[in-house]
Amino acid sequence: MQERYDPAIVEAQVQAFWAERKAFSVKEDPSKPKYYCLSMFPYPSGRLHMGHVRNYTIGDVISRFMRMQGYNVLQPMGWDAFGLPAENAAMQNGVPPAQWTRQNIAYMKRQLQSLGFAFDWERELATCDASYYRWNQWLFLRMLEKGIAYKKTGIVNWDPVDRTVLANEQVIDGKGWRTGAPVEKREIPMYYLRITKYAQDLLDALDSLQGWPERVRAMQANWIGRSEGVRVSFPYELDGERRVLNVFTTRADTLMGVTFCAVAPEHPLATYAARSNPALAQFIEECKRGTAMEAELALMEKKGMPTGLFVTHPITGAEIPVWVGNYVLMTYGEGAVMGVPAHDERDFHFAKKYGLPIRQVIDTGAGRWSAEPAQWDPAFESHGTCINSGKYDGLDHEQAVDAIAADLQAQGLGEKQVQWRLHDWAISRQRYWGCPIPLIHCARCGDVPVPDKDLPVLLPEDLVPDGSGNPLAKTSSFLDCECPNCGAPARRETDTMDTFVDSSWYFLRFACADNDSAMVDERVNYWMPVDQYIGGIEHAILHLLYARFWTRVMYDLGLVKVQEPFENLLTQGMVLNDIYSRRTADGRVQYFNPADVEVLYDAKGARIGARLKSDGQPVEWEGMRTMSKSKNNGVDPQELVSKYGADSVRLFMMFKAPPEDTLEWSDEGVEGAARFMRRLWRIVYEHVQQRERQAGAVPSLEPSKLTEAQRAVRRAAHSTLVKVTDDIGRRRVFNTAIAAVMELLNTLSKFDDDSPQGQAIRHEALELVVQMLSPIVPHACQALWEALGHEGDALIDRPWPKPDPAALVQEEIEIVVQVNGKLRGRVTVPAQATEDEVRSAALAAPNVQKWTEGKPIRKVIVVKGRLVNIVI
RNA sequence: GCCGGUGUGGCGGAACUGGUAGACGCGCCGGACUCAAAAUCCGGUUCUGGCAACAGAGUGUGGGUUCGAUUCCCUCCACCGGCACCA
Repeated sequence: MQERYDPAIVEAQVQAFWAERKAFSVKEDPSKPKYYCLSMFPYPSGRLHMGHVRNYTIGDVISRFMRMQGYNVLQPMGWDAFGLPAENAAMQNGVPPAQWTRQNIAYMKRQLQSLGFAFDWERELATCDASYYRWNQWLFLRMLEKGIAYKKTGIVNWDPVDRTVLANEQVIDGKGWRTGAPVEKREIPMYYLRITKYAQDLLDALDSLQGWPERVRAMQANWIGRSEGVRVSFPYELDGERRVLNVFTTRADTLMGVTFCAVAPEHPLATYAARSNPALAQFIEECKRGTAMEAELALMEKKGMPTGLFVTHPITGAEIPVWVGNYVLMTYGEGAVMGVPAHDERDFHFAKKYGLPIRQVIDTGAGRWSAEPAQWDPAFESHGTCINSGKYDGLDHEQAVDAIAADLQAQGLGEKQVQWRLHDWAISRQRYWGCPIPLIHCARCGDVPVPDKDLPVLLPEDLVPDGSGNPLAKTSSFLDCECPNCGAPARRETDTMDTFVDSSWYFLRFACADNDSAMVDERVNYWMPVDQYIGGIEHAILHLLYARFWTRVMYDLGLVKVQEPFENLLTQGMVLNDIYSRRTADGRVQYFNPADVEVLYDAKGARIGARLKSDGQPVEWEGMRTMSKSKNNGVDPQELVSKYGADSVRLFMMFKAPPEDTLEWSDEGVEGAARFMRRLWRIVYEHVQQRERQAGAVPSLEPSKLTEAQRAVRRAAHSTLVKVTDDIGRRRVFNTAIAAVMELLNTLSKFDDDSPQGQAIRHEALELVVQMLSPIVPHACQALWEALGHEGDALIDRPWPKPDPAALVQEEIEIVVQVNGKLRGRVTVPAQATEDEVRSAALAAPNVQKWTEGKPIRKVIVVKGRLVNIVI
């Protein structure tokens, strides 16, 4: 054993040891309980960032811990390898996306290996490999057959200069990111997956996901957005034809208070009216250009314009004006709303602004208005009793909704309806670097699916996109083909699939990544569901919802036996770092990396400022944010690993904050972790040295012959084991587990008993420390385990230690004594003392008597093993 | 605007089921070692008063329940995250 802790040497040796034994390769084994621990696979952007390191460290700790608990643990890793950044990189440097992506994968794989994660690399997959994405295509064809996949038009952002479709993130202030040209909305044919068919099931099943964070379930429920209401039809005549304007409302009880209707700018009625009304046409154009549907627009001014058209109230027969409103969404419900200004805040402000009548039809308990109110009051929206509503007067909310829905239905002018916010999933992307959609367009036969025998439709890997449209559409070797039906020359579909498709089932493929004749096989049933899924909260909605949907489709096709893929979900918090800046002479802001900044403290350790190391001049602290290039506050994992070693980085990440909280990066914190590693190493080293000097076996422990001080140290070791086991296994918090081990190590370093029994206790405790820390800092622990006399023994295959119940027994315990809830003393009593004995000991304590003297004692509360509270 | 989350020393955090507030670490202060520095080790570190024993205050604000509240309930405030003007 080396005297000095040198992580570079230790980690290289231990990684070689694992590699030699194929320590992380795992096979299905029906004799053992299985545990599938999965971290979200990364996009191969080039380098790992600290968020990845945190994510995968959490997964690795859980995996290693469960393995030591006796589970057959699967922890795979792969690459979410299709996507836009590869195309952007190609445009910049002319390298084909395939090449760029595979280089990145190779580099990042080495990074992951240097961190010592126990991944089974034999199951590695990349979604850009045909052996993977062919099954996207295969399942898409099954979905087509089932009617789950279908074609309809959809609206996309069109850059007229580059003649290309832009992603939302490529549209900045309504302009194309590269060309700066105003983006147009275009309607093009696309393929959709009918996720709405599963809406009710996806919603209902959320209740069964008890292992998911409450907030993620809430976010999904809101996203699915079930709402019960009534579809109301307002009849009208146009060009001599009788038609209806449909609206959806959850407040059918306020129908008698309708004074206008508002339609979305894209609504056909708006389009019709605009034809003969240039001002309206201009207004509609404005609305469409605005960055609609963004959160900040919640505060946007509600604007509208009359169409000049009128519809008929389905019950009163009154004429109702139709407006175009910038706040009405075409994508929700019918793209039209009924305006009830007396009982809806938006409608109220709209009516006030444009002088529309306000008609109270609900008595919300505050009575009837004598005059129209000038200000909105949230109470107006409450449920109440119908008034001014003719035959509905006196009905409450539910009764009125039922009665009105029934009357509308009788006339064929409406019915109760369930409305979903969720819409079908558009998977077509007009991009090159993705999975080709397996269809062929034939002039005679229409859209023809590629026959299974011709799969996969291979994506050519040598193309370099230049930003002007999809290169597939210009590559005849890809484009030109024969119609599988009639043999006539035909054109291949050039759209590729949304990359969310790739990530919707990769967790299934890890079970059988080597199968080239089927998408999944029996092994999936052994491993699924994923027992622990770990990833960022940013995937709380889309990825997780799509994966749940996709798994259900595969279930319905008989391919898998689970409907819910992820049993437990841990959403790890973001990694933040300080932001330092300085305003330059020309008014720009310059950001400095925290590594180049020195923080200044006062004599009490409070932070008073910061300055740049290179010039000593002050810099401004702007708080902490997620690491990003633009704020120059990133930290490179690779530099840290070479400076401190993987174990110190892993230890710091797990110690600094609970996994679900944000983690504030600090260089001093990593130094602290490294310091702890050196300390641990030294304590084991000194113990081992002592053993070698005495050249004998470790004295055997004789629990019955221990002194009180020796028993206390042994009790500390075993009770730490109890806590650490619970913290990692049940509570999934690692910071407190590490703190407990640090405390134990502090105890051990003060325990300088060199008697044979003292040495035996130290040896036992150090073995426990090394075992307890091994999921977190696996390299150093393996080396220390060998140094403690287990040469060549793989710690990862050792069973997790069990505490000795006898070591935990305590003869005496300390009881806290309070007087009127305030701490006034402590007494030590035998552990098995009766309540009466504890009470009299407490009352007799000197400091307590001082406070109770001469006062009548009203009550004494005794909490077993904890405290006594004397009420006077 | 809505939904969700979080507020505890100089800082990150701990206190799991209502029972000793501040574990553990960082920073800071003091000491040992050293010619010196770094590293390492030892001690101290919520605030106020006191040499001390000890006393008082204290978990964003104001209230409530309780023998007892960081923990439960209500009000308000601040910050963070998500988004969907959802009819």
